[in-house]
Amino acid sequence: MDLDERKKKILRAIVQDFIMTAEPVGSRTIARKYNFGVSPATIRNEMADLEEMGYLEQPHTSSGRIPSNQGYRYYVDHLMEPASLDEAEKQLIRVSYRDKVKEISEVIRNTGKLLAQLTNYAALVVTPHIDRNIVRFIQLIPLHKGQAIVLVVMEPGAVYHKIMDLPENITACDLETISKVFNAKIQGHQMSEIKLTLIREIYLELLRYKYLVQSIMELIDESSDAKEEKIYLGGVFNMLNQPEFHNIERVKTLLSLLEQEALLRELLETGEDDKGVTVRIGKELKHADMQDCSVVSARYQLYGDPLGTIAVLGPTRMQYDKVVSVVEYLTNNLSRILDELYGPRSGK
Amino acid sequence: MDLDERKKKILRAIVQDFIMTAEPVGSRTIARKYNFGVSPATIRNEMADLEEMGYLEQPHTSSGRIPSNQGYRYYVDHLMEPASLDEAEKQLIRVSYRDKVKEISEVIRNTGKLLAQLTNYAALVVTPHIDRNIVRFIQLIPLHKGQAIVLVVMEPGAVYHKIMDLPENITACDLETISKVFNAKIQGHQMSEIKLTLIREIYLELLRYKYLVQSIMELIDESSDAKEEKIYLGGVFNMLNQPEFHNIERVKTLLSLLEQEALLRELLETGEDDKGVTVRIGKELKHADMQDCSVVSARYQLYGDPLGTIAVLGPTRMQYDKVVSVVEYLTNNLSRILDELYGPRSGK
DNA sequence: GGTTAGCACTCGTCAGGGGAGAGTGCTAAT
DNA sequence: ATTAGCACTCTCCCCTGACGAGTGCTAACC
Repeated sequence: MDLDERKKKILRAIVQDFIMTAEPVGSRTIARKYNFGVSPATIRNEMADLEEMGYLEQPHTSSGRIPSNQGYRYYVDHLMEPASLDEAEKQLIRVSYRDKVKEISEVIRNTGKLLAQLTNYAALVVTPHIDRNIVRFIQLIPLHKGQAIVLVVMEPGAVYHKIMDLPENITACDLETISKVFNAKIQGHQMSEIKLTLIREIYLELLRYKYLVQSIMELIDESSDAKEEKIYLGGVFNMLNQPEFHNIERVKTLLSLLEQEALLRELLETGEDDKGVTVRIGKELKHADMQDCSVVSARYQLYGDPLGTIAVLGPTRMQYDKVVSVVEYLTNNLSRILDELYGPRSGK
Repeated sequence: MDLDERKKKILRAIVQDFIMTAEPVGSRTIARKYNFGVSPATIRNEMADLEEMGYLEQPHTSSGRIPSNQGYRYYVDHLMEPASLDEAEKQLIRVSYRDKVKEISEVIRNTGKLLAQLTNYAALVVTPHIDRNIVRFIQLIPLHKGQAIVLVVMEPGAVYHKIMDLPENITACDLETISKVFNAKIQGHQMSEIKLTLIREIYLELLRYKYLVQSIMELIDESSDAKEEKIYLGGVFNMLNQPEFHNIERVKTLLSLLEQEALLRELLETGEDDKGVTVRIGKELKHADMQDCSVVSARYQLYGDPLGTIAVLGPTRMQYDKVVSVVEYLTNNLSRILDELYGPRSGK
């Protein structure tokens, strides 16, 4: 399992070269470009060894080698040095968070954009499952005769609103009452609890407004649905620049996969809830149509609790060093920003 | 300029066949498939005439003909019969609007989705320029110590919110006051006016809260920016199914074009503000990289006033009969729904 | 024993050539 | 005016052969 120093160097050179050029790498190239002090023949012998050990593959006899899944894995685990972000990139990140508003959806979207932009691959960001979320605040605002806005604020700073119709005989004062009852009952509780027990109590207190209560609960439900769907997915077009996606059929199957919410969630489940950055390569992703893709993901946190995941999806021939650095940096950055925004106030 | 009956029939057959198959159409095919009572040779003569008159083109000597821009134009103007929607499609439309909420952005997005889904091309929907919009309502809602939500409701039913920080010494009561002043001054005025004169008055009345006023104005500004950007663009992937977009380079140039807001707006400017459906074909779009595309667009209205535009973008080889019908149907449908939602209440 | 030069071999790519097929235009007959 | 026949054109596809990149093996070298 362990490789001697020269084999490591050669494997690293092959992986890096293949990542750059997307062409199978030959012994001559390696010997020349990375000037080892040895001849191509020697490299060839080493490459044959590496292939036998499972780190390299040959698309056909007599073409160069390309890294196998195992080769990439070894590279990621032992060989690569994270390529830390340069000052311009850090600057870009700072600037793009600076003027952002306080709402979590904005922050998420912004992070996704940055992720795609900095890596040139596809970016995914998810917020956590709503059931663990807490309702912070509910308010009914009279709008016009016959209409009102329901405003729901969730704990990590998400705001939802909806316009609803009112029965004829409701006054602004009634709305105020309803808001109060709702807040008293709901505030600070998790979504899952609300659905089970609280709703009955509220019904009792607000029998008069049966219809309204129903509507409000609907919005809350919708918020959770909406939120579940809120996977940011961006930078898919970046994939078109990768030579492995130069035929339309491949692109179409990938796109249709990415349209499936469920699959995206699956992609992001790191299994273990590791801290730190997780890299899954090719077959490790299980899904048959993704064998030529890799995912680099990490969880971001709010005051130490894992809140959601950010991830980059690209071809297995991915710039791991760069991507891992970016994901790591953005995760930390995101956690820090969320702490600043919501941490101190969000109780406990 | 006028064509005799047989030429019309032949032109129609060629256009329809080419739209179906994407292959140049030969005289034999026409004679056989569309059983005219005449031989291919006759058709050939007619086709030669049509080519001379500018309705057809030959990719190279001795291949079939394809319609020219002018050919499509004649087809759209004189030959095609609109393919009215079948019951299943109407049903789909009804269902997808039924449970939709009252907010305009939802309605827009829904319409865009439907448009893409029904036509299998790319769909665009724009809302009108914000400057003509009217602020209906503003409210500050205290959220926590130190934070508040600003809620802005625009006239055609769009709602925006933003969380903002408060100075230490502001009370819920202060917020109420500010809301009142804002509403008194702003309600019912157009955005453009607000920016010029009202802001000064408000400043005077609310000197104490200078910082807050600024933040609120910012949100309003942002709303307008956000709204300007709010061009719904969907179904772009449908394009990948069209043979004319089977090479990646073409797709990439198209995508990069569609990323440019300005260009999209230009695409949707119908020049004349016609009622009804406008079709622009190939070169009529002006833009060099869109010579092989067509746009079918129409304005939707709120109580008779044009409010925004919906459009379908596809290859020149587009199913015009179908698309025109869908655009027409959805425009009317959309106008009707908007009237129901906002019409009766929206002043006047 | 590790390293290297040399050499035969394999395989993919690319340009060139030829045949098949589709479609045309023209001419002459109907 | 219509049609059949025919020569012509052009694309597409397949086959071929040359080329180049890269390999594996063997024998020589340090």
